[in-house]
Parts: sequence; C-alpha cells; structure tokens
Amino acid sequence: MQGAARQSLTERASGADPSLDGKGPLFGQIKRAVAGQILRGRWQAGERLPNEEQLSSLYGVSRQTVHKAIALLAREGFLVRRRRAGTFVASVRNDRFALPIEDIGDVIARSGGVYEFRILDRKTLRNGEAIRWPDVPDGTPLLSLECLHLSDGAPIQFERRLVNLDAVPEVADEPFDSVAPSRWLVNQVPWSSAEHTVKAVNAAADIAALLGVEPGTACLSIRRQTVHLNRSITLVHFLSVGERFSLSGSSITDSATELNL
Amino acid sequence: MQGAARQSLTERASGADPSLDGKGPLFGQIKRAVAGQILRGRWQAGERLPNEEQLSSLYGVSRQTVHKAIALLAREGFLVRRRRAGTFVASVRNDRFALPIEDIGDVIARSGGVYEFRILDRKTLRNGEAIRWPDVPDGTPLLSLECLHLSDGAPIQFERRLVNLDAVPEVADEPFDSVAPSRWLVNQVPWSSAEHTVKAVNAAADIAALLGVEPGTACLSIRRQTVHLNRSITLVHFLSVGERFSLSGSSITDSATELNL
DNA sequence: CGGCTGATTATGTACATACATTATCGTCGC
DNA sequence: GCGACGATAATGTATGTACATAATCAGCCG
Repeated sequence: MQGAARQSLTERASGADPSLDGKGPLFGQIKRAVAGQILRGRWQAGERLPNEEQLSSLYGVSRQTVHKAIALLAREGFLVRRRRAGTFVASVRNDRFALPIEDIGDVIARSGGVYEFRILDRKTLRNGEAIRWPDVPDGTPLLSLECLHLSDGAPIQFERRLVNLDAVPEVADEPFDSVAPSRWLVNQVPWSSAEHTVKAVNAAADIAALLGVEPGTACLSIRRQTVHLNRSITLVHFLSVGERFSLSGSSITDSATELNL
Repeated sequence: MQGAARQSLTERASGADPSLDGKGPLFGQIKRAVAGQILRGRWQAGERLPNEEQLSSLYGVSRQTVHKAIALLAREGFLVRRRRAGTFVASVRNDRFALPIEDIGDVIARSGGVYEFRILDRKTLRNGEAIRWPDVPDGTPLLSLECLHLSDGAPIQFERRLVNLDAVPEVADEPFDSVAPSRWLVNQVPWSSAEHTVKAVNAAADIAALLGVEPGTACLSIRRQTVHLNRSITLVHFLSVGERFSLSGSSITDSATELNL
C-alpha cells in the first residue's frame, strides 16, 4: 500500500538506490540505511561520513531530505556533526538507562496485586526547624509526610516526603484519604526536571519494623527531587524491600527499533 | 476521544503575548514559547493548539518553521498530533528516569580514585552446562568471567559476566590484562538495546569476603543484558557495596533546559 | 436511522533555493 | 617557522511551493 502510492509522488527515473528499502518516508529510509551501516560496523566509530551533497546524490534525494535524516541521527546520538569539518560516527554513545517514573500504585495494580497505602505521619513545618531541605530557603513552609505502601496487605515501600508549600499551596488542603500523595502530585503538578539517586542500604530497626522485615535487610533507597519553574516541588525518599521491589527498564535506540536489530 | 476540552486557543493566545525572545534559531524560539505555555500551565493537557497556519501568522514565521518546532515538541512527548484533528497538549508525559551507562573505571577515575581490576575467574563453557542463560540457545559457547573492581585498592564492585562467543568470537583471544572486559566490550561491540534490573540484596558470605564487608551488607545489584543484531551479546551482573556506590542521574526535558525552568 | 461517500482540513513529506554560521585549511607576511 | 587572516567547505536555518496522507465531517441515499 505504501510502496505503490510512493511512486506517484515523484517518479524519479533512476530509483537505483540499492540500499533504500522503500518503506515509509524517504528520510526514514535514509536514517535506517545510515544507522544500519553504523550498527553493522561498516562505518566505524570516528569515521567521517560523506557530506550531505554526496549522500544526496548517492541516495538520489535532495540535500534537505538527507539533512533531516542525518540531523535526526545526530540528535539521537549516533553521529556528531561539526560545521565545515563534517559528520562523524559518534565514538561513544552516551547511552542512558531509562527507567519509567511510575506511581507505585500503578505498578502494583498492573502486576495484579491489591494496592493500599497508609499515611503514617503528616505535619507542616518550616524548613530548618526539625528538618533541613538544602535546596529550599530556610523558613519555607513544608508539608512533611510519611507513608507506607502495601501490596496485598504486605508492606512494600516506605515513603518520606517533603512538599514545598510555597510552590504547591493546594496540597495543604488535600486529605490524601483516597489518593496517595505521589499520585496526587503527579497529576497536579507538572515538573520540568527530576534528580534521582539510587543506592542500597541496610534497614534500620524502625524502618524494618514498618516494612515487616528483619533489621539489616537490604533495601533499595531511591531519592528523588523534582523541580519546576526553578522551584523545588518535592523531595521524596523511598525505601523498598529488596526482595519485593526492583527497578527495571530498557534502553533501545529508535533506529535500532526501526531496523529490528 | 477527549470530548469537551477542545476549545480553540487562538483567542486566548492573543491575550498571552507570544513575543519571541530573539535568542537562537527561530524554531527554537517557537519551541520555547510553546513549551513555556504548557509548562507554565497556560495550555492545559488535552487542549488543542492553533494549527500550523495560525501559529505561523501568530509568530510571523513560515509554516515550515512552525512545523519543525511543533514536530520536535511532539517527538519529545509534549504534544500529540493527529492529521486533520490537530495538535493537542499531551495528557501524560511518559517521563523516564535516565541513568548514564558508564564504565566503572571512568567513574572512579573521574572521582579522583585509582582504578584497578582483577580477573578472578575465566572459563569457557557451553550454555546449559553449569549455567543457563535463558535468552541464548543451549549449547552456545560462552565465556564466563568473574572480575573485581577496586578504587584506591578497596574493592568496590564485583562483576560476573557471560559473553556470547557466537556473537563475539574475538573475545576468546582477549587476555584482559590491561583493559577490563566491560570497557573492551563497550569499545568493541556496538549494541542496539539493553535491559536493566536494579535491586538491593544482602551480600552472601563469599561475595562479602571479596568486597571486604560483613556478610549481609546491603549491596546494589545491577543486571544488564545487551542485545545487538537480534543476538544477546553479554549478560552481566554487578554487585556493589551500598555504602560506596550509588546510581544517580537526572531527567530534564530539553525544552525545560532551554527555558531555564 | 444508519452506513457510505466525497469534501474538507490539518498534518506529513519532499524538493528548490538562498543565505547564515563556523571550523578548517592554506597562504601570506614577518 | 609561526601567527594572522581570508577563502572555502561543510553544516544550519528559513522560506516558498507542491503534493501526499489521514481523519473528520456533512450530506446523501438506502
């Protein structure tokens, strides 16, 4: 269906482009062709590609189309481009391990468990009084929450959270009797950047008691700070029993997906 | 689909001053302007944007330039576009927590430590003999490695690795006396996708002895499988002392970075 | 009423052209 | 030899134009 319709676009007489597969838009075909050369190792790291002019005559398309394909590949990290110097195969792909940011309730529900949460503690205070959140000015009103997440009745994650009441004043009126704080915040407050730290810790006695495990049990500790409009929104610390909780994710380059590599 | 909330933003936009900031390329200014409206909450999730024609006259640029800006924002997940229907503010940003995939030697070197590694064990075997790697056919020749990474002489990470010798036969001849396996593989073999699992475990006695900690110490466990050209390349399991090692990263949307939000 | 169908509309792709931006390279002058 | 400097070659941006594609909408007809 695609192939036939495409020919009517511009009946290019030659069409002798052995490397293009004829599927989908031209710029996508170019992307696949070039990414294929790289992923299959034919164009080695650091090598210089033909320039846009050469590629355009090689593939029989206009420079704009080549430019779009190559610029996208550069944006995806396969290529590095320097004016006047040319286009090079990226020597190091600065790949990233991507983990989805999900509400734990969703995760539990999806895995078939029954999700519950309990608010263990809730108070408002000012920064610097009992707790200091370094990235927020002293004296800023904060909401402090402690919360336990359960799957099928078993404690699975302990959450300690600070919310900047200057940035999100509405949260003060929210009872959190049906919606968990994390979900409420995700739905309510957009964020523009988040920082995470993940480490492993041995459970202290009080946390262990809450989570129903022996003191010293390995727990995954996730600290997340969310920022929006130059203001810190929330600082949250999750502690989860190692046995019952893990993070997982995959990194797949778009081009690899297209190529079925 | 989203029944009610499709009011045109054209009139509202006349109230909001669409002035561009004049910094950098036009399409980038448009991106910032539009992303700003969304991130500041002026254009709500599900709302419909003015079409490219309207935006182009609103900002006084050509449709192509608007198209480029909007298409990029759509690619970044801020917008959803449907032909004939229009462009809508994405209701859910499927945000991801990105962790860099780095060689531990680099990490240690950057933090000023002296990096060393020791190969503790090396053997070749066939899949299914002593070990089974589920994603690889039984009988496939494998290289099995155990390796310890040290920072300033102190053990910091234990690595157990399987390499598919059908996919990377050259690895059989590599002595790994100066280059660590992870670095060798990163430089040698491109990969197109990787899967990770992160959890916390209590160190078993033998691992604890290797890492020089008490048995039961919380360790971060990272499992990574790398795939290329539809073949599994390597399966590696890292165990690091929680005290001495953590993962950290940040997720920042490109547009937010540009906006300094 | 309900389904088919064709017109309409918004996005998507492609090409041509022009000019801007910048490293790089080679040459000139010292 | 070495530094300044301009020519040059590559990518980057912007616009115009044309047509393709897809989904919606309205109206027609059964």
